[in-house]
Amino acid sequence: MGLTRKGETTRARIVDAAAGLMFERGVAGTSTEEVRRAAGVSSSQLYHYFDGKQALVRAVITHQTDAVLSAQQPLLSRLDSLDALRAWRDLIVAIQTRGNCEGGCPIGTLAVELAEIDPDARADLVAGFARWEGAIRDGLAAMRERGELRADADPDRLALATLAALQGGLLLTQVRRDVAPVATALDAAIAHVASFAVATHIARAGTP
Amino acid sequence: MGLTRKGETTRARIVDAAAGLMFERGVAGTSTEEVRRAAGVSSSQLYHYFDGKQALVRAVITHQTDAVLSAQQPLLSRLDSLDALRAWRDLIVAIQTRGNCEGGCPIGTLAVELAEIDPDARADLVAGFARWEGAIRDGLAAMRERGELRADADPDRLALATLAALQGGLLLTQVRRDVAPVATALDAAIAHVASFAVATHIARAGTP
DNA sequence: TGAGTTCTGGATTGTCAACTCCAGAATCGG
DNA sequence: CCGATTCTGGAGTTGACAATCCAGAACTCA
Repeated sequence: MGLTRKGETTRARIVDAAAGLMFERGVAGTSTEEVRRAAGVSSSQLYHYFDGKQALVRAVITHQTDAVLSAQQPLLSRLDSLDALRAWRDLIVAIQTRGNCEGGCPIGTLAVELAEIDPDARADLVAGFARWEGAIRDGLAAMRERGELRADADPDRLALATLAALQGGLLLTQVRRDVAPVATALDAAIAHVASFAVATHIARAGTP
Repeated sequence: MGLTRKGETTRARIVDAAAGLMFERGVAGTSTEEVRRAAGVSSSQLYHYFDGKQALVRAVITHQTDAVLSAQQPLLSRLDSLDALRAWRDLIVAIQTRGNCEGGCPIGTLAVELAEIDPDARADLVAGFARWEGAIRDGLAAMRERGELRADADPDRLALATLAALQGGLLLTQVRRDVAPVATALDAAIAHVASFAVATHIARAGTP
């Protein structure tokens, strides 16, 4: 049951290769044979470490969730000001630009592809999105606590709307091969958050 | 080359069946054999009307684009007031509720599944989203023309952000099996539009 | 060092999906 | 009504993919 050090690295190599291929060509478009070759392992190894393709997919989900969240650190854990939100937006736009707007969100694409055909995977994805949403909400809650957002600002709703804007923006960016959608969607979401800011020099939401 | 009346209906029956199955189980998860059986046709007919699965998928894309847009008529062609936007939001939420939040957006799911593996399909999907976005933008432009939105409101950006909010909301709604994401995302998008409204009894965006 | 466990290679199997082919039935245009 | 075209049924071919099996190598730990 335990995994030796060598086993650990081989398993990680398989998940790594699978995650990359599935990001590029989708889950259904990636065969175990391709994963096998990309990871440089034999067929039996793949089935030694995973019960089957479905189990491998679930491992890819947790791998990608961790990868996405850690790629946004440390910004993500300190999203507690409008400037921090804007820096986070810039980071995401930069990542998309660097990747030629290909692939979309590693978690979002898995979600769409698996939601209706794999209940266990769907549960994992719900958990992954919850972690993401939670990080955003915590920052907004801190802003409200500190008096930077009005009392009627609801961190839960704002975080959910922001994550939705991000996902939808990434989807359109992927299809159109153009960063404008994510950039615009996140700008709108942040402006919406800013509309709840208390009136200081930071606020941008009032009438002219 | 021409299609007889009978041929037309048979072709439509195939596309209909394919669209339904692909919406439920995804493109990759739907075999031509299943489409064949669901449509009640033989294998040769499928290849008589379409060059192959890829051609069938493209027919499904245009079919679903038309279906989605016409399902939102006549609201969609008259999105030229905040009340109209709210009614449209309510319609979308109602549709999701009725469908148990399953399936997500028929266009969005196709987009994610095909964007990286079928350039022609991607082009069709870009066109489909453009039609949708255009309808939203036209309404917003009309509002600005009529003086209900300030001059600094950009209908293009607002429409893009609204469509992104919708797509992201639908994605999260599909994964979480909960209408809250679409509802909240669209509420936020509409509030953002409202923040550009001229100060009248309609406006909801000022400080308390 | 050596017994027990984990890891690895490669050949193999069964299933299923996409697609083809051909002969006959229905339909259309004149 | 008749020749040409379109439409239909079903058997058949090909290839790919997930999954299995077993023998042997490598590793762990006492």
